[in-house]
Amino acid sequence: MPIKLFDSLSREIRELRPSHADGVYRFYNCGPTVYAPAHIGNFRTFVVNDVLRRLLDLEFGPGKVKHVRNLTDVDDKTIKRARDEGRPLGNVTQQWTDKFHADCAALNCLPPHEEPRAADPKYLREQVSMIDVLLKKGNAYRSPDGSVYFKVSSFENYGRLSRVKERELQLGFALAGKSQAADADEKEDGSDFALWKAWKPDDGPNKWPGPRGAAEGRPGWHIECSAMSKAILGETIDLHTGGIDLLFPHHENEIAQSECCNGQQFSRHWYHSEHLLVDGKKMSKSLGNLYTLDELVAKGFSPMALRYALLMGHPRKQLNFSLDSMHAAESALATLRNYRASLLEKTSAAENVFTPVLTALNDELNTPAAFGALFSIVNRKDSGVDRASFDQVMFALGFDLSMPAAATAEVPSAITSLAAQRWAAKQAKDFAAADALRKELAAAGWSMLDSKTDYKLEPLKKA
RNA sequence: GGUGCGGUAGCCAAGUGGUAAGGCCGAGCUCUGCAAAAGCUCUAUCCGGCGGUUCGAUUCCGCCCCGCACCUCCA
Repeated sequence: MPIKLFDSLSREIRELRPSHADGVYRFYNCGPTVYAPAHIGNFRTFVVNDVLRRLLDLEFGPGKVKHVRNLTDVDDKTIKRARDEGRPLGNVTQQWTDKFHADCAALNCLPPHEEPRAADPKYLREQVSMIDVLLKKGNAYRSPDGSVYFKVSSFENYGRLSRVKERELQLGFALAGKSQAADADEKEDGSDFALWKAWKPDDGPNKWPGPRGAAEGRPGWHIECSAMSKAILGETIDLHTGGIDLLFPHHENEIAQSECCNGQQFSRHWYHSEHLLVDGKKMSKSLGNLYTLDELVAKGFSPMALRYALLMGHPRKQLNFSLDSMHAAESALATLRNYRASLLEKTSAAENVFTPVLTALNDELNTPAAFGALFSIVNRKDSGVDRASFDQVMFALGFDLSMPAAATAEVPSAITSLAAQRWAAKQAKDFAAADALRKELAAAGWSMLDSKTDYKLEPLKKA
């Protein structure tokens, strides 16, 4: 069953097919900048890409997919963070790389096959040599301070992806932005962008030998993806993905660099997932309205529920996140856990009843439709459903139902002892005392869940 | 100002030219000493507004209203 995905460049829905002779599907996903914990908006993109990765594995076979996701570990933000904290850059980026990995694992995201870092000496060299080629070919120029810029006017296809020309930036809007100013004097044209940034005192010890004739410094942001994608996946890749905000300028710039350098198509397919909104507004570092995974876990939600909540909306539509959606996700997952437990390990069923779920996913990663199909089947309670076929769709969606439903809260000893008293009273059939103790527990914020032989303590659910 | 996207039940959210998937919440029931959990059942004469095309529109077209995003920090 072919996977169909919208292509941001052709603006059509296209089937995913490998183009290389070895049959390996080459897939590059723009990764995080490691200077702080990723927020749940970042994770929407990574979770969506993880579902895509899983579908590719199912479609082409695990050995026939090469998934690369970079780590941006040298840029303005990482350097600023290191400077502010008085720590070496590599120390800061390692800390946040580790945190990112831990969060991804908690969200049950498959690790990419390769995870190149921009500051890796090997890839620094790749970036520099690419800039050298661009200089030689006349697509780039050195500025007075020793930086190197890409000359946008040298690439006639510039703007095809974002259709930036159609947007006709209005004076006053484009130029009012503060970010324009920083290197305006160095550039020949306002739309040119940095390939190499000459060292400045604020950069501290973070500098590397530059391209021919340029000053020591560090790579511009966009060049890392072009260089690492080429080094690992080759000059033409099958798919390049990221959040919608990367469409312009990041991906537009990548295309310009790569195609000018290599003289051939950079990526055959582009896919962008939409933003997660919080309280109806874009969640962003600059607005400060962001949640992290840890914050949700601290509220008693499970990482799996976040994964579910992030998949509740169509990936190409903005999704408004709320704590209500976390509750909904948690409940829905509980239903799936119970359903799985009711299934037989093996049955004689010939057909996979869950095919409609996979069909929905392969149709543009339509996760909400997939959930609809899934619960329709679950609600039918067909007999003879195979656990393995259910597990296959759980794999595709990336739900590990064995992961804990929620963080197990520490039970205070006072509560433990009240509970023990109540259990004893109940065993003695002193129901009045048992009920009184239940009330006491409730007043302290705890609920006691009895079974025949045992009981559990849970924090009371907040309204 | 330009460029996109969207407005479907209390909340979230698919979808289709032929009469509205699914999740959450809520209600009722079963079970349980109670409570919870679990299971069962129910829950939009209607898809922002006004016109048009059509035998028929939530779905196509036009206009209007509202919201969001992007326009070189950003997943």
